[in-house]
Amino acid sequence: MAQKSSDTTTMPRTTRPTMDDVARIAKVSKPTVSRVLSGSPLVSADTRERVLAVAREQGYALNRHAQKLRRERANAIAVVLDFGSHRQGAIGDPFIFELLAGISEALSVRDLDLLLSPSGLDTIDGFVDLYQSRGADGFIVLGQGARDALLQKVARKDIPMVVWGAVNEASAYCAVGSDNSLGGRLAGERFLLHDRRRWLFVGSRQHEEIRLRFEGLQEAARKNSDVEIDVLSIESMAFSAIHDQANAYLKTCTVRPDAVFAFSDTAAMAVIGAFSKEGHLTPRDYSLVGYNDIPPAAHFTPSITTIAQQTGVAGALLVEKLMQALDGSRPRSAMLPTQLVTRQT
Amino acid sequence: MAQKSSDTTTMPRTTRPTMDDVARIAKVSKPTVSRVLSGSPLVSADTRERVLAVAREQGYALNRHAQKLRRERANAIAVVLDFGSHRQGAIGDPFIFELLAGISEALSVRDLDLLLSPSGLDTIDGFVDLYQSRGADGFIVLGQGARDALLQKVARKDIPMVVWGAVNEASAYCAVGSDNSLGGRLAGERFLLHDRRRWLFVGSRQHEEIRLRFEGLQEAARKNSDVEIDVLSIESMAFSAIHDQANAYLKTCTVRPDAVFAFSDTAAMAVIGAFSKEGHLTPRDYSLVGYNDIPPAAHFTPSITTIAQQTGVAGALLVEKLMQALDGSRPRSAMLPTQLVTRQT
DNA sequence: CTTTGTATTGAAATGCATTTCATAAAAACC
DNA sequence: GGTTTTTATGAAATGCATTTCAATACAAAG
Repeated sequence: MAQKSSDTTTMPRTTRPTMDDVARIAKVSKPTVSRVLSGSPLVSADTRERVLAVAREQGYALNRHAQKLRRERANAIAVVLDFGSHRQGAIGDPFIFELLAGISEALSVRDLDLLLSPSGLDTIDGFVDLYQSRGADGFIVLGQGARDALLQKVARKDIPMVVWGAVNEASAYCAVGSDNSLGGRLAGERFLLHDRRRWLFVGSRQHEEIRLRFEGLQEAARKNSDVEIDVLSIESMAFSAIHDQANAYLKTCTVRPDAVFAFSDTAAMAVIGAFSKEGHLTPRDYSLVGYNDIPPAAHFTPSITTIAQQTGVAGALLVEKLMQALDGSRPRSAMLPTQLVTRQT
Repeated sequence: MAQKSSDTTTMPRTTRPTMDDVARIAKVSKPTVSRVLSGSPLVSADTRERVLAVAREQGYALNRHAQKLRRERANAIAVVLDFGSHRQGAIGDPFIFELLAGISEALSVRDLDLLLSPSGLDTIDGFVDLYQSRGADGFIVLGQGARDALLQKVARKDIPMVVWGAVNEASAYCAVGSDNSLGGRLAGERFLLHDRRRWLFVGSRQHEEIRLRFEGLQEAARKNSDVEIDVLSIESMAFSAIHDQANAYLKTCTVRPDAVFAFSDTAAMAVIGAFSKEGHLTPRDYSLVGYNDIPPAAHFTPSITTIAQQTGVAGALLVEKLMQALDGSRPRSAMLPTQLVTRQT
């Protein structure tokens, strides 16, 4: 008698209950349990109740891996982030953080998991493997940085992906980003308004997004033939490195700039600090425009004039585009407007 | 003839190859392929080569869900983060970001996936379900904030978890955090050194970590009976909200504070801005100590005196403790030292 | 030449949920 | 009452890799 299969609830179970157990105890079949749990309308109301009750009292939790295996999708999106360039007292720009928060929320709503910066995504094989092995259904890449070539390859493999960064129609992938060139133009126009002629651009043009800002700045410059633009090319994103570079620049330049356009507010702060040490002050001696409009920018002394991006919608938009890609369509790239926020500098 | 099962490589496959396919083509059994792929030493060198070659040429990628199902572990850690309080132009403190970067790296090294803030973790059931359904092998919670009660419950369910935040020996879970009370004391000692008597503490004592800092401050205050401490209790983490609250405080207080201890550097910046509008300046009129030593703090004008935490090791330590928990042991909580970084304020 | 050990390899069982297809029962229609 | 639909449910096939256990082959030892 005691030999029969463990078909009663009398014994405290040693192993987690499976869907079979729930089915047996609720006196229904496995498919029915499955249907109840995934909210299918194909079950009668009281069967549903019964199953749910049993599931609860048995402390049943379905095995996500079995589910994912069978459904053939991960229900997860990998978000790729270059921590490297955002760490080490670096441009841990609140900006990226907000983007991430927006994405996290948008994915949550759709009940998708967010896999943060899985390893191995520095090669095309890494992407392909993670995708094929069903580790992630799609990718959101934050900032194409210097790895545009890699991303182009990924896109050509038909791996669902959207990228936050420079929007380039020639690109194989869908990008969402701010109108960087407009941002540059807005900065330039402000400089013109203040009659500034010796402009300094601070940032690395290796980054597509930043290059576009520079181009926007140049465009504005063309409106007045007297304007000259110099470039301080940033190598490290570390705050203190930027500070030091800016300081060195000021010491060695022949003519001091009367306008500075920095690729981020954080960088702008570094520049202000570095320049003020040499007695070169904003807004007295030069105009300054930053980028991102991070909260402290408004309260810095002096408060920083900056270019604001629409972080709020960015995350949601990225996710929305990715959903389209998952549905097999080819989402169009999108460009979000930028705005000049005028402050003391 | 064409009826035979698809056992040749002649036809381009329409479906992804499975381990069976690789085994068949390499003329070995499935277990052998499995062993090769997981680096088992139980295979001869040339079998290994052959299998790897076939796997590569077939573009084989093993199905992670099948693997996880069989192995009965997710190989993933959920990192819980309250974006809510770090968003909306809020205290997107670079600090949390650095912590996250450290964790990400430490997990990477151990080949564990990082699940960022999965939804549903605002209830005990959410935790239990994610854990039981094998969505995550363990949890790292960043900042216990106001949800300590929830975390205590989670810990009692024997769910592997470590928390960044206040270290409390009475707690059921393992916590890693800075010595907040020391941080408070250091700030207080600085105030004493500068002969400040009317101190203002800015922060919400709802948060355990912040409450400890306040207690440290009080402790220092006891060394001089003249000292009085007032508290500006922050409700919203939003930068501008803090700014406004600080401004309102200064306008209505009977005696202006000559020392301010803020719960974060970002908050400190908000205070500086708010106070300076009323002509109350640091370091002239009051001493100020912030918290976290975020990069801009050093370059703010004036540069901010602050309490530095050891962000660098924090992430790695959290992960290490969690690994211990996964191995079934009960890791001890750990407290990291804090340091006063003296600057202009 | 037999025994014992070692190195490789495979058959079969296992982990667990979803989906297709078929069937039974109940309801609706003529 | 008989037939067609609709509704509810189950049997069996499927997704795929890992692990245990047994078996074979071959070398070393006695």
